[in-house]
Amino acid sequence: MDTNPLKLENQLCFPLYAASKEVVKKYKPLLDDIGLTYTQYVTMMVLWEEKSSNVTALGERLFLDSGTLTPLLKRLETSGLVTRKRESADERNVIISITDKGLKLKEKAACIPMKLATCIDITPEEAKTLYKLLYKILGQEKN
Amino acid sequence: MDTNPLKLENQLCFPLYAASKEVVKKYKPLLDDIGLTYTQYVTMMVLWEEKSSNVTALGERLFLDSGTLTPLLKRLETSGLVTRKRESADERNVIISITDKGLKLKEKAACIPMKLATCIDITPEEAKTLYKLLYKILGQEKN
DNA sequence: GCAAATTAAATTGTGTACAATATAATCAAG
DNA sequence: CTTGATTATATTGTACACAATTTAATTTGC
Repeated sequence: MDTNPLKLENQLCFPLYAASKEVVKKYKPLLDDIGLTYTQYVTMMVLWEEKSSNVTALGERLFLDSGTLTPLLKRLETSGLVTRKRESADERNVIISITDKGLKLKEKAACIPMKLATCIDITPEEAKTLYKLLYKILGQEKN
Repeated sequence: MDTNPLKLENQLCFPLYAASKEVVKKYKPLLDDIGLTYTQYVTMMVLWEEKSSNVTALGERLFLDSGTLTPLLKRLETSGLVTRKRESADERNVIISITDKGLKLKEKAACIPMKLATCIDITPEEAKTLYKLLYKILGQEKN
């Protein structure tokens, strides 16, 4: 095998970048049905779990900064899925809370993970190996 | 382990999406030195290898469409790294060719893969496993 | 108690990403 | 040879993504 380090096929980062985009693309038709983008979907996933959070905590969880989250959260607010309110105890914090409509959306989203799994052609063991390696890269070692 | 399929930590796609972004972020300071974005860098990588190509072929290689590539290639043209010219035999094709300046940039980029490898904390075997799994997801089985 | 440092969001600017559409060139069927 | 389909690129519109900066609120040192 060619070992030229500047060849696209010899890069590890490139298939990571490409696979990420390709998988997100597979979500698109499923997410269109519930009116979310992929980034909005993962944001809602945190809120389905946490019910409420401030912007920084959301960003740490999602690896996103306020420049991405602020407009995204405004769009989710416009859709009626979340509310945004300054915390009275510390006015620097904006508390994002899920609404009833947002909670209800979880039911419509329930089928998505399984539907998606069927379009990714890897075995459960491979998925687990991949999962661990990706979290290792993220520096968060999961099991 | 919690098996709720809508929990962020139980998703395979999320660490893929997050790790891709985090690794691209690690490239930033290295690529800033040579004045390229990550997407421009991988595009140049194809051109360092192929010398010239049309937009569609570049897009297939990079998993990008004309909506992304057209403005990106115009910026590379403005930087003097590539030229864009309609093919006379078939005016539908725009031939992207690397310039001398573009070729020269390869020398300055030569150190990047090694520098980057030192910031990703995985073993060579893990990297190989990851590489194969990612190309499996991309549907292109590599060795 | 108050100036300096820190923290949290928002804003600005640049650059992807991609769906959908438009435009133009070429090809194919008859 | 011409109409209809196909192909290649460009354009438009929406939504990230993030660095850098700004604004405002809070905390910390002295």
